Amino acid sequence: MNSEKPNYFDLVYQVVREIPKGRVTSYGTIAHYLGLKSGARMVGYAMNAAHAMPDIPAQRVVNRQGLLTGKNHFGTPTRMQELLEADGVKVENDRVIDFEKIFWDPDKELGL
DNA sequence: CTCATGACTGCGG
DNA sequence: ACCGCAGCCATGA
Repeated sequence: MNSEKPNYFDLVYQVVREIPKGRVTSYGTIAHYLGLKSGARMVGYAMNAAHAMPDIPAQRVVNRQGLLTGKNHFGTPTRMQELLEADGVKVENDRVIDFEKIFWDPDKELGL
């Protein structure tokens, strides 16, 4: 009856929701944490579906370089940056400032 | 069922 | 350092 979606997406959502305010992480990191070493694309794909989900701070999920690659999926190409700045994350030229400093690693923070 | 694309990453030349 | 290709899995036509 209901179109069941892969639990995989739920796992991604759950991790993203655990990202503290003012922090960011990368697709590959989440993928690796879930056991998908190279499933970074799937994480991004899950984020695309995340639009239908509430409380999914997808803006905190950026690529390996800290670039707001998915900004184009927030309706406006400036929405993602504004959301990050609202979290206290400084962004410039579509890139997260001090990305390495505010980087959040689930395997390191949660797996402590 | 097959083909093509995608919010990515890593390796090789 | 720069460019191009392959790998990963799911969704859509």
